[in-house]
Amino acid sequence: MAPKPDVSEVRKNQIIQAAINVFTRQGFHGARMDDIVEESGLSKGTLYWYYKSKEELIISILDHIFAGEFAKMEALKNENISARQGLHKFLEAYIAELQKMLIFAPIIYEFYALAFRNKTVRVVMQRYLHTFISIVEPIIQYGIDNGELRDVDAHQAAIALGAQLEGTLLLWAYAPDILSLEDQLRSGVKLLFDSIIISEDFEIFENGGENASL
Amino acid sequence: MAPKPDVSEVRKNQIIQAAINVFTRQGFHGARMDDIVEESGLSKGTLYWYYKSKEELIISILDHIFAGEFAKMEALKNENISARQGLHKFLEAYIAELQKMLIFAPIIYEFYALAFRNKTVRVVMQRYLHTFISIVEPIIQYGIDNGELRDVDAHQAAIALGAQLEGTLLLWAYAPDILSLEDQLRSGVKLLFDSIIISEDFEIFENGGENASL
DNA sequence: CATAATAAACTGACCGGTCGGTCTATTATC
DNA sequence: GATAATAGACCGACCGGTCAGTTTATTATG
Repeated sequence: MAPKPDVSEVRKNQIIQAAINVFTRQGFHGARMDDIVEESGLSKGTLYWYYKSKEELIISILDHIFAGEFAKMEALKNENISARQGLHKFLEAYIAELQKMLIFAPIIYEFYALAFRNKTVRVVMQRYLHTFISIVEPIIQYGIDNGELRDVDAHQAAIALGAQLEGTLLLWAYAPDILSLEDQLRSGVKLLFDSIIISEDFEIFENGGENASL
Repeated sequence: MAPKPDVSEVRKNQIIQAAINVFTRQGFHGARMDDIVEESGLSKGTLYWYYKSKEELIISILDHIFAGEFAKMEALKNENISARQGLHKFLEAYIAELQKMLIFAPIIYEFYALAFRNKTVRVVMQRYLHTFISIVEPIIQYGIDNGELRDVDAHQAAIALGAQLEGTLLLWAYAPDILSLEDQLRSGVKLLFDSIIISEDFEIFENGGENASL
């Protein structure tokens, strides 16, 4: 059936990686297909053999970047531990994941801009945010129900947490001179939780986020 | 000097408004100069008479949108009132201003993406964030010094506040179905402040942000 | 009648996408 | 085990539409 060994997965990855590099450097519009061809070390014909258009390539990158994130977030669901532990574990994982995504920052903000005029992109972004809330909100609600947390609106609190994380990333991306990303993520989250948590001496992060190493 | 009545200011505004409309609908790249020509009701020659390139037009819009914001933010500086009142007043003004900027949301996120590869855009965005911090941080510090607020790091708290506002706007832009913008802005900010403020029964917003009208 | 202002036809660089054709590993057949 | 047939993989010159920016002619006004 296969007269030649199947290299298609290798090629697709090769192309996606080249595209990510070029798009990160030059933006979706500034990047020419010929640039991606050059970066990949393949030919234009081969690129188009695997991806039928520039748009398809962009959407594939969207999937490539976010698919793993969904899986990782979902994996953190449904652990029957305390709200404190659940939030701690989730936030540690999320912050670690954010660090890894920093290299994609220019592409991610490009996606945010694209989302306003491309349905597919918009849907993925929405799913990302929904997934986040669907994990954090139940943990907070659980904490409220069992007396660990104050009786706040779990939904609003979950969104506030998401906003804090996304907003911190945004501020850091444009004004890295005024904040250390990891420190600020921890201290911002700590401020939010100090208002929710009932036990006064609780620290969501070991060091209280005051002088975490970046 | 002017054999004809000087209409240049009128024309520039006419063109900027048309450009904002078209860019909002179609994005910076999707918008053609001919589209802006059509929207403005002028001709291409006239457009290029006032703006020498597409880029100059984009930068002018950047200035147009943010110039007013700087002025408004600066106007709120140096009012010797309590931290509580200062923050209240600033946040009310900021939230009101945000509402007015919502129509530009697609353009603003386009600017965020552009900032990664355009120095001018990056500098304006940075100045915007710096200005925000330079107003909020002293108010918080003042509150700490006079005992109104807990002894937190004023700089980190100011950034956390900025992140909360920007992050909420971002979440709302992409998932308006899960939050009411104004409610969430108020409740998110309230959560942050509940952890900073010393007096237990203080409400930064009259209604505590629980059921504000949108 | 000088000139700011306007109109609209025009130009050409650029770039996404195509297409005719080639290469080579594998398999079927004798 | 030689060879013909097959098909997936690959190449790069080229095409054609698009669109930012230019040119040139005209108009209106003080």
